[in-house]
Amino acid sequence: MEKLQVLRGMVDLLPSETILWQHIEESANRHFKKAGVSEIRTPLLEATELFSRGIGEATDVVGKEMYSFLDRGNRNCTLRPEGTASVVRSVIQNGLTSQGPQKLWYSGPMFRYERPQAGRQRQFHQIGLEFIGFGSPRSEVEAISIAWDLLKELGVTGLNLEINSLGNDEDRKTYRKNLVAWLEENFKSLDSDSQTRLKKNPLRILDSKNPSTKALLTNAPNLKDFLSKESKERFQKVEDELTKLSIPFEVNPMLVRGLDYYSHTAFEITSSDLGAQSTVCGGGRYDGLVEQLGGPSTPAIGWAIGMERLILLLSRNEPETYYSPTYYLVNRGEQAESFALKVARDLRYHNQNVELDLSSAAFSKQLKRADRSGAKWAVLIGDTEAKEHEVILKDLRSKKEERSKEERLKLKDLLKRFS
RNA sequence: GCGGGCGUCGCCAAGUGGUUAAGGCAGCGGCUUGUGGCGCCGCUAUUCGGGGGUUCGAAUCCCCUCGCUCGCCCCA
Repeated sequence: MEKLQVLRGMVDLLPSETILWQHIEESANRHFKKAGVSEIRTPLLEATELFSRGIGEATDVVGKEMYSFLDRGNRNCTLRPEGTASVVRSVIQNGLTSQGPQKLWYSGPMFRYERPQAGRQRQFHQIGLEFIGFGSPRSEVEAISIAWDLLKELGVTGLNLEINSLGNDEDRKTYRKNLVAWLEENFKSLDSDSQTRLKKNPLRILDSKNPSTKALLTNAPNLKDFLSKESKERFQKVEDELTKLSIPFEVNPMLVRGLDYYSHTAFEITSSDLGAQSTVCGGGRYDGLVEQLGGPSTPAIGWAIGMERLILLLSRNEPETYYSPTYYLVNRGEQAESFALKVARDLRYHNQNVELDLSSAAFSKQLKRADRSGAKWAVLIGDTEAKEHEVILKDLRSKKEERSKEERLKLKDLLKRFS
């Protein structure tokens, strides 16, 4: 039989890795609580239409990256490729919009059928924030600062924040017309990828990594010059407030995000330590989405952090930490093994971390394992001790030169230490 | 979807056409029927991702395929 293995682009998280994952999840949880942001959990599976309508039919995500299938009732289903559409759907469906503005966060797996590479998997995880019902530039700054501080708190260094204004729909429409006209004049000088994009999604050409196209674009019409007065003022406000908070940023006029629903402020937090997929956090304003998905006209802003990319950054700085029990129960002999089950449980009732050796191996073997487990104490139990309801407590941290401290005591006396 | 690199034990690896595929780590057993950190001894790949071919002979050469990886694309 062929070896069974995970599907392409999917990964197992092993015990040595889940420690870091839990650490990040706990920090995020605490961080959101401090900022008055509540968690929302939505299903991984949604109607395909939610994403085709929400994200945009023309985007690559919808066009060629979704995991879609017909279920047994012939419904067209899709494993969510991102979180925002689901959250908005849920907010509308459950009438949260009529309960005032919502500050929400979520975390969990997303699915995109892409070729895997560094920082890109088919199942990946995002932690995301959505402010729904908030239209002020201050809400953008608040959203950005929550992301920035979370990453800082986690100890990520070498981050760059880039922001840009995409303006309102009108601004963008006018700009698009002008840009396309200019690009068509310069069609021959574009690389072939950009030539195809010209029809599909011309704004994305601004993001091109092709050096000659990049050079060419320095002369292209600038989105900034097409922003309305209101759009400009709003963006200026964002810049001012970020500056007051001492959050360093850079305005990148070429920053255009790939999902159709973005408007006004868009931003990305990147790290040069990540390779080609350098965005750790990306987001922006999406004022039209709630209405587009059937809700009342509602402004909103959100972002998402890529967990795997964050992990890549963290495992560079942080020493690996493994779970270690406080007590390791060494036990051998019929009565001892039975008694040890009880000792383990009693210690855990007193909130102690206990690993019970289940091997029946020689004492020396078990002690060797106790030592490697990183436990502070070995608790030795043989039949002699079991008969007397006693244990031997041995300090595993004493240095090898000195004789190890060892103490024989009744189980109840050991337990008294914790009450 | 398109390019480049790679694929020998759970992990790290030597081997690049010729009798039994090094070694290290981890694991297991023992030296030590009840006392760790060190040491020593032993065991652990009929097989080199899978399939086909060339050859007297292949882990080593060729073809196909699968997977990993890096980049393009795309995005978190």
